[in-house]
Amino acid sequence: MTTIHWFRKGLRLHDNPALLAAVREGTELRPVFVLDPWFVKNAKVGPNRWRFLAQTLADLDAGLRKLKSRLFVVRGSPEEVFPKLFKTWDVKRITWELDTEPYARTRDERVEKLAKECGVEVACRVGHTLYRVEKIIDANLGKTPLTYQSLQKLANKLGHPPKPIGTLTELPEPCHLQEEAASNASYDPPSLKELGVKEEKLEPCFYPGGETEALARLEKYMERKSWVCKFEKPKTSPNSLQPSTTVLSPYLKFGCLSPRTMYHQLLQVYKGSSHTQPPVSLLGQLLWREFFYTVGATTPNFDRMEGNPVCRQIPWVRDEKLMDAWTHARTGYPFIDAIMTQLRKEGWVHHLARHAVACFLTRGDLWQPWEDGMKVFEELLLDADWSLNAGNWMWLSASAFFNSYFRVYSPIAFGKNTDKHGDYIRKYLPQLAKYPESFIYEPWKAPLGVQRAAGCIIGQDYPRPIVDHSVVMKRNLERMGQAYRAGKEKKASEAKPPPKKKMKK
DNA sequence: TCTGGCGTTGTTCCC
DNA sequence: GGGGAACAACGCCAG
Repeated sequence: MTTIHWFRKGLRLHDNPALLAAVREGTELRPVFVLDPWFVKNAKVGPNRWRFLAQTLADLDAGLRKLKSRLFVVRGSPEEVFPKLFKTWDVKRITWELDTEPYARTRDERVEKLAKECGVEVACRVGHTLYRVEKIIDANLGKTPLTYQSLQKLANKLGHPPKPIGTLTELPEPCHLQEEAASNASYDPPSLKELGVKEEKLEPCFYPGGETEALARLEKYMERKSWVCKFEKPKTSPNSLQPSTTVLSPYLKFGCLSPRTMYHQLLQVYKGSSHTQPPVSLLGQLLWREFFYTVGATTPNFDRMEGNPVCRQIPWVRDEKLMDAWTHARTGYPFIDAIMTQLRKEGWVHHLARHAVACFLTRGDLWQPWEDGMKVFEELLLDADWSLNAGNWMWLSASAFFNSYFRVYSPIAFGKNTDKHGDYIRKYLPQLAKYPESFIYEPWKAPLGVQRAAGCIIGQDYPRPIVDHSVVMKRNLERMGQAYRAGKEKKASEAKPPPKKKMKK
């Protein structure tokens, strides 16, 4: 008799309630990850994230082997794979961690149905969010909280999230695998080649995937107690040469790190010391994640403008050339292009850098739909997380959550706050490295002599700006104003439906 | 029903 | 360089 634990996110051995639920005396355990070749071929996932996944699966397999088990990476779609596994392995039970994304929910419903047809019991546990989403909604009387403050209040009402359960350090004897299953190479974690990644084209790896790395990274930051206690997100730099924040986001996205583990470690560090508070504190960052997960889980069409009840309808105008220039770091604004270059190379950029490029693409300058920008992030970010990505793009495009659309990030001035000399630009756009400080953010203003001396002619070696920020920003502010007014009118007309005849009291 | 305060992270100009 | 006001003025929410 066998139990399968199906890994999807939650790729870890620590604080993994669903995995623990699969471990039982007298039952064999088969830890499974399903790799769908169709998805590998067709999904828009950049090489950096494939590499991260490959490293994560290898680490998970190694961790399980220390427990005399292994990871079974099974090739196929879940619907194809499981009915076969249920039969050949004599499976009586399957466990997985609850996933709140619509795509995953549909998938899980289908697999649950198949399991029932095969007489296999299904057990789900919450491990990816601090709270079970339904608990938050219930505490809010059935409504989705739409502001951070309301989420925070609800979290306070619920109390601290459950403490993490420990790390799985040993498995009962019957869970140990037989030699034959352990050595079957057809279930080995995928190579980069299998994932369609051309190794020779990969950039250096700064953020290796896996639980081991995640816990080491967490520990490294938690040791810096004073830094943790003083952490204020808005005061960290978007353009430092080394990340000014923890870069734990990719590990949280894949579940290499449990948010509850991080939460309770933060409480330990805070204990007895004065410390910053949400929303700006490190713990506050986990609540932001929780906020977007909650809204994303309960809002229809959350990753689209149309049919999305929380998203303002704005008449963006698609322009392939503008979109392409932004995507491939050719806008002619060095701060923007440097960020897009770092994103493509390293798979991570600072949150405020994301703000700058997202604002630039949408309401600030290029007037492109936020959905298109979201898709580029989805491809390139190691931490691309469905709810957070969509939520933040709506935020930055002033489509939802954030409404002060007149606060526009300047592609010239914003970066100077934390990097006057432009070292960040020089690092990621080396063609501009020799520009004097006075022109590094606006190289097109440099006299030709200066351009020649710097060895980079604008319009030839680096593009001219594709738009004039001060001009398009003013036009876009007007467009935003119009869209807001139109939205308000529509709301008002919906609030006052065609007068039903009512008797006055 | 109305109002004032507030919202994780704006810019520019002036003193 | 630090601080404050103007810019033009949003939606949410508590009272």
